[in-house]
Formats: sequence, C-alpha cells, structure tokens
Amino acid sequence: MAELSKGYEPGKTEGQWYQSWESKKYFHASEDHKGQPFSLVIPPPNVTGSLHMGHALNNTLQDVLVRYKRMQGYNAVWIPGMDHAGIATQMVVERMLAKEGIKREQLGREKFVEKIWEWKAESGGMILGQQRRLGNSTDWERHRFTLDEGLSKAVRKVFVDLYQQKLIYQGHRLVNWCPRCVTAVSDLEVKHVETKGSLWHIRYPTEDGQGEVIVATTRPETMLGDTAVAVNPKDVRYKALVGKKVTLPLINRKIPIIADDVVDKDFGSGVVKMTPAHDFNDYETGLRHKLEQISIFDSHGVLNQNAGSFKGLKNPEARKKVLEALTDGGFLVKEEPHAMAVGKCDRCDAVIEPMLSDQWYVKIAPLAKPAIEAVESGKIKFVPENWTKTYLEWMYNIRDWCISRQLWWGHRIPAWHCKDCQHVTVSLVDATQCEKCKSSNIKQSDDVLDTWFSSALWPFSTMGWPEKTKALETWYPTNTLITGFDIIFFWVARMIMMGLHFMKEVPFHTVYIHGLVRDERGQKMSKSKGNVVDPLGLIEDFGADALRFTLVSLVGAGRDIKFSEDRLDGYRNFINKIWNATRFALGAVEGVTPVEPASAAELSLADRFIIYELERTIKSVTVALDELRFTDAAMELYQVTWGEFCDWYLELSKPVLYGQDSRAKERTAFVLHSVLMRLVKLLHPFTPFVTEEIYQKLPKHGESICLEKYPTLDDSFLKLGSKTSAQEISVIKAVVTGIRNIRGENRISPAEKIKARTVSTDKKMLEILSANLPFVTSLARLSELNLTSDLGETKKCAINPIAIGDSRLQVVVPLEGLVDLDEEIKRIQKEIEKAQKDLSLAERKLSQDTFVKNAPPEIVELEKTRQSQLTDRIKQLEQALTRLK
RNA sequence: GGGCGUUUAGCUCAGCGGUAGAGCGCCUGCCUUACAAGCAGGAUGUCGUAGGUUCGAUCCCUGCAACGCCCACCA
Repeated sequence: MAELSKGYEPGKTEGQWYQSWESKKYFHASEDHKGQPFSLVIPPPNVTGSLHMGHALNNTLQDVLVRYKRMQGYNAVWIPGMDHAGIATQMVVERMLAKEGIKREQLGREKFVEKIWEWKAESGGMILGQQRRLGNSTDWERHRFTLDEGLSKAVRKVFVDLYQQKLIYQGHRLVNWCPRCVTAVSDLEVKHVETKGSLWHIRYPTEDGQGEVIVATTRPETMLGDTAVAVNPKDVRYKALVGKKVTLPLINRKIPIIADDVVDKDFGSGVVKMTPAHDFNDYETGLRHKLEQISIFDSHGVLNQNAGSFKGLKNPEARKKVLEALTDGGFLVKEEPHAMAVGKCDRCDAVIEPMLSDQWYVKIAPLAKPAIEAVESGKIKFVPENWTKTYLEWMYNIRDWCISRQLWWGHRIPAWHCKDCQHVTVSLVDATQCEKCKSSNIKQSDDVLDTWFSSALWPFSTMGWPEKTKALETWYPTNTLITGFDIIFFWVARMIMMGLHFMKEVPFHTVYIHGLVRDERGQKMSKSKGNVVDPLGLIEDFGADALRFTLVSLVGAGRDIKFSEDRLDGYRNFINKIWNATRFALGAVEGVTPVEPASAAELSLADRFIIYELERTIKSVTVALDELRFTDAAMELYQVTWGEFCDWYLELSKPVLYGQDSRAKERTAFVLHSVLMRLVKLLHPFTPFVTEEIYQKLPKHGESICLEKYPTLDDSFLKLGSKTSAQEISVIKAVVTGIRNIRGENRISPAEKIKARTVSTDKKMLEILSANLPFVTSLARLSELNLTSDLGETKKCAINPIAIGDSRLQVVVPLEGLVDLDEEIKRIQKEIEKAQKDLSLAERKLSQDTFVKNAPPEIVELEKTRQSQLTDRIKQLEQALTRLK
C-alpha cells in the first residue's frame, strides 16, 4: 500500500482531480440519457471581475444539489455561463481607460466595445478558473454568454415579439437618469439613501405684487424649472389664491397656483413648487393640470439655457449659486434641517436626476399577471417561503420597466428610425429601409437593452431558444433556481414573466434563496471597507472541500452568513479527520482480506451498530437534501462521521483488527471498508475532492466516485445492521463513558491501565457486557473488568451509577494506590447535587395533580421513570460516599 | 409610511410545547501504534423584556425594546 501522508494536503490533488473529471466529461449531460431529467441554470456571474464569497456559496449549493441528483441517476445538467453586465462592465473598462487618460468618446463606439471584449476574455477566463477550483460540476459544453450569437438572437426575437404584441413601446416621459453614467436606469437601480438635508423656504410673490406664498423644497435649484405652485384644494388658507399667478423668483416667469390632492396641507407651508421635468410627483401632477415641462439640466446634470444666468453650473455649485441669488433677492425665508431619502445610482452612487427623455418600456402588467398566479398557485415555490410575500408585494405594485440604456456595451435595440417619415422600424433582421416609406435614410437606435433583459431569458435562451432544441424539450422547465435575495426583483421575477410568456411554462419550480456572505463582524464585504475575503485564497490555504463544507454548514435558513476563518479551520479539520480515518482503515487492515459475512450473526456488535447508524444517516441526509436543507444534511454527516464512525466504531474495531481472530478480522475489515465507502459517497456532493481521493484508495473502487450511485436504503449491506445493536451499544458507551469520567475527574493518566468492575442485578446488562468485554477494556483502557451482581467491597473505590431505561448498573473503579480520594469525593458530591436538583423538579411536577390529570400519560410516565432513576442514583451516590473510606 | 427578519453559553448558530444543544473558544489530563488539524474529561445560559394561553412555554398569542434588511413620489 502506498503511504498516505499524515495530514491531508488538498493542494496536491484537487486540481488534478478536476482536470480528470473535466477531460472525461463526467459533467456533460446528454439529452439521450435515459434518467429522469434534472436541471439547474447558474446565476451568470458578471464579467466585471473575479468571484467573491457570495458566488462561492451560491455555486457550492448548486453543485451539492446537482452532484447529488447525478449520483441518484438523474439526467442532471447544470448549465454555466456569464453575464455581460452592461453598465457595470462598461464602467469598469471606462475606469481602466481613464487611468491611461482615455475617454470612451475618444475611442468611438466600435473601438471601445472592442476593448471591453478584450477585457471580458481576460476576466471571464479568470472566473472560469475559479469555478473549476471550487469544483463546480457544470456542463462546460453548454457554457453561454449573454452576448453570444445564440442568446442575442433570443433577445432580438423577444424584443420584436413583445413590440408586435404592443408590450414594448417607446415613451417620452420622466425617467431616473444618472448624470455620471449618462444613461437612464430602471426604478430598481435607484437606491434611496437616508440623508440629512435641508428644507429651504422660499418666497414666491404673487403676480400683482400684493401677496406671496412660501414654498418649501429640499432641492432649491430645481425652482428654475418650476411651472406652477400647488396647494391642497381643501386648504382654506389658499383657497382664494387658486387660479391666480405668482412670479417665479430669479426667472420672473409667471406661473399658476393650482389645487391638487397630492399636496399635504400640513407639511411645510402647505404650498409645493411644481417642477414637472425633474420630479416624479410634479410630473404626474403636471400631466393632470397640463403644466409646461421645462428641462433645466442636460444629460450630464449641467444647467442648460433654461436656467438663465445659471447655465453651465452643476450641482452642488448650482444649488449654492441659486441659494445665494435667492438670499440676495430677499426670497429665502429660512433653512431648516430635514432628513430625506436621496435617490442614488446603484452603480456609481451619483445622485439620480429625474429627466425627461425618450426611452423604451415593457408594459409589465400583462406579463406580471400570470407570474403572480404561478406563485400564488404554488406552481413556483420559494424556499424559505417568506420570500413569497416579498415577491408578491413587488409584483402587485410593479411599474413599467424602462429597458433602454444610453450605453455602448450590450444588445443594441433593433429599432431603426426613419429620418424621412419619422417611422420606427423594429425588425428581427437588420433593417435597410423604412418599413413604411421605404426610405433607406434610416438609423438604428444607439441605445442598448438593460442587462437584465437578456438575463430574464436565461433559463430558455441557454437551451437554444428560439430554436426548438432537444435540450429545451428535455430540461425546460428547470427544477431549482438557487440565488440571492438581492436579485429577486431584478432577475427572478423577470425570468418568471418571460418564461411564462414565451415558453408558456414556468422557468423553474423552486426558488431557493440564500443570504449574503458577510465578514465575521457581520458587515457587508466591500472593496472600500477592505474586508473582502477572496475565496481562492481560502481554497489555497484550506482546500476547496473545507470552504465548501463551511459555506454549506453556515447557510442556514435563508439568512445572512457571518463568515469567519475559525469555522473554516474547524471544517478543514473535519476533512482531515476523514482522511485519517481512511489511513486507519487501510493500514489496520493490511494483510487481511475482507470477507463478506453470510449473515449478521457473524458480525460484532460494533459492526452491526455502525451499519445501523449508516442506514439512519442515509435516510436523514436524503430527506434533508430533497427538502433543500443543506445545512442539516451536512451536519448529520459531520456528526455521524466524527461522532459515531471515528469516535466509536473505529475505536471499537481496534480490538478486533489488532486481535488474533482472523475470521473476525476479515468480517470487520469488510464492514469497515463498506461503511467508509458509503460514507464517502454520501459526502461526495459536499466535499468532492477528498472523497474522490479516498475513493480511489479504497479497495474495489470504480473509475471515479462521480460515476457512483448515491447510497440508498435499498442496499442489502444495510440488512446486516439492527436497531437493537444501537441500543446494546449504548450500554457499552455508557459504561465506557462512566469509567472515563472517573478517570478524567480523578486525573488518572490515560497511560495507566486500571481495574474496574460493573455491578448489576439486571442479567441482560451483564450479558451484553460479557459478550463485549474486549471492547470495554480496550476503550476504557482497563487491565481487567469484572462483572458481578453484588456490589462487594467499595472501600477506596469510585462509583458511577448508570441508568438505561429501567436497568441499573454501577461502575466501580478501585482507586487504591492511584490517587487520593479528595477528588473523588468532590466528584460525587457534585453529582449528588445535580441529581437532587433534577429530582426536585420532577417531584414538584408529579405532586401537582393538575399535571398528572392533564398531561399525556406518556409524559407522566416519563416523569415517573425520571423520578425513580434519580432517586436510585442519589441513593447509590450517597452510599458510595459513605463507603468510600 | 408599509413589509420582512433577528434577539438562546464568551463568539457563531441549531432547537420551536415536556428537565437547554453543537462547533469554536475556555479549564484539566494526555504525543494512548489513523489523526496534537488529535484523544479523554469538565465548566459555562433568569433562551431580549412585560403580559397572556396552557397542567407545563425558549418554543404559541399580544404589547414593548434593540438591531438589521427590503419596498415607498411626502415637497
């Protein structure tokens, strides 16, 4: 046998295994495979940079699931890919060019987009490498990029279809505009940040110069675009003024005083300035009152000619100068502090300026309706389900989606404007002439589509839509979508809408939502805070398996994860533990040929017990994974592997394997290998690398663990286990623990072999012990163990009473010559105290007849057993104490 | 302003109607022939707060408090 290193070294083998898996195409799924289909599509990472911990978590969960399903015999496919991430990527490349002093306008559209492609190749390549390091078992042959030819075709088809169905339209209206990105953005891309601002009160004189109204505003510079002031129709203070005009300060425009219900008479002065071209409220009100719309900013947020002498200024100067002018003119009444939510660009953090412009919109209500029904009816389920409400709330109040962006990186809108007749031609193929007047004097829109437009099609576009492919036929709809809560609206909701509209079928049945990975203090990881943890670095230090297992163990039920290296350290140790268990399993069995037992009777109690534990584990892990309770599955495996297999079974197998009975050795060797093999398979979806490494070392292995069947209850090997063996082993465990407790508390060195005896009048107990004597002496490190029914001499002896159900047993360890008795006295006194506390609790309960009358009989029974157990225990302990000396 | 979530051992979190659990950390003793990335033993909690339902509440209900997140056009 080749020597296995003492510690597991993931770095040495992980990369090789991945290469081997990939070259053998284990992750490639064929439409012709006879298994039941199972499919996942990856949330495509942005090509903006490298993967972070969120990706590591997200991908690990998907990989666990798809490996599990694949091993179960499903025709499982996990489709990988990347997102061009329009605005985000364009900004990254713009920033890079800026460092060289280059602006994108200098390069021109074509050259600039070329630069982005270059960058995409580099960054995308890095992401692919990272995904492989993590162990993603994606079907690489199906890898897609949102700007691929095929996906672009899908995008165009969707756009044209929706346009023809009148679900896409062009509108001239107010949009969220980012002056720094110089593009429109959707409602979702505006983050409202609570900010301490001011409320300025400004005097607007009436036209006749006789009176005035005071308006309150948080954005005084926009007054330059005011076209009215408004009051509440029920406000008696201003009733007489409605219909009259005021003179707009600085500009001297005469603007009407209108009455509208939107005005809250109790806020500020009860008079609101109306800036229809730069405020959503005012825009709406303006439409109702047919107010003039005056844009005062250009696309970069610079004041234009409509701002009179303020032209050329930009905020915050613009505001400052306007306020100065207002003060000089005596128009400024006061300034008071005011908290408000300022809209900021999700991408660049610039203040969003509502602006009038021509944009393309998706009419969303008709698409939203079936998407709401799909979730309400349970056709699509959220896990955890409280996200259902979040989704539905948003969908009920959804507004038309602005899909055009004034960017260069993305899918260009397939619309051609005719300069002769102004008609817009929307076409699947590039148009050469106007469809209406046939003029060739046409120009394609410069705008591109919101990046989420293409990702909305992801579940079917990646499978080749609009072609009728076998992939679609086989794998659409997908089964489970695993993603973060932050993109439920951006992505999940839109996929549901598009899937239902174009495929007439939901894109997935289950949406598993996980939280954010935060740092150990619970803070969001961000480059600016410098607390970003690079998953690749962790993989270098701890191995991919340890990282994966840590993430799965922390993911819990949909809440955020506080990530700390301590945890990772612990699970790295777990990986090492399995590794060393394997070293033992191989080393201790050297020279022994494992022989399959003919029946359970040929096996030791320990053998039968661990097989039973294995069966239990298969059941619970399978149920947990089927319910997407990843953490529960992982914890169960951790517990059984370490707590039962290593701590108990391996120790119990030692007396056999190091003993003389070669038949027994052969049987135990068989069980040891069989159980380990199955444990490793159970673990494989979580920790693919180490399990492959171990699998390859174990006898009778196949080509790769990736090709193995996931353990099931339908396995004749499991028949060798039994529940009674688990109950019997608990007697052994209790006796061993009882002796160890005496050893530990009395500080008897583990090297010291001691004598002990167990006393019981219960024949069954003694039988179990006598049949398993070598196990107890080995685990408790005894020189001898006597079994008696009589307590006998207990002078200078430590005694530990043990109760298992109705059975009583005492463990007696002579301390003579080992230690002085003070520690033992302390130990017993402590035990008595504890038992008395517990007993009084039980007695109090039983003394209340409301309890005895009302509680279910089995609970009362339990309490009674407890009472008698504790009474006996105290009696025995007290006896022990008095007889000690 | 609406909605959601959290509050359990020093830390991170399980548990969700019958005497409080795990990992890490801590204390004690051990390099016991798989593993010191280990072994054995031990300590640690008015389960956020005030009420209510119940024979019984960490768990269910109602207030309250603190923290966090999402959505929203109050100038």
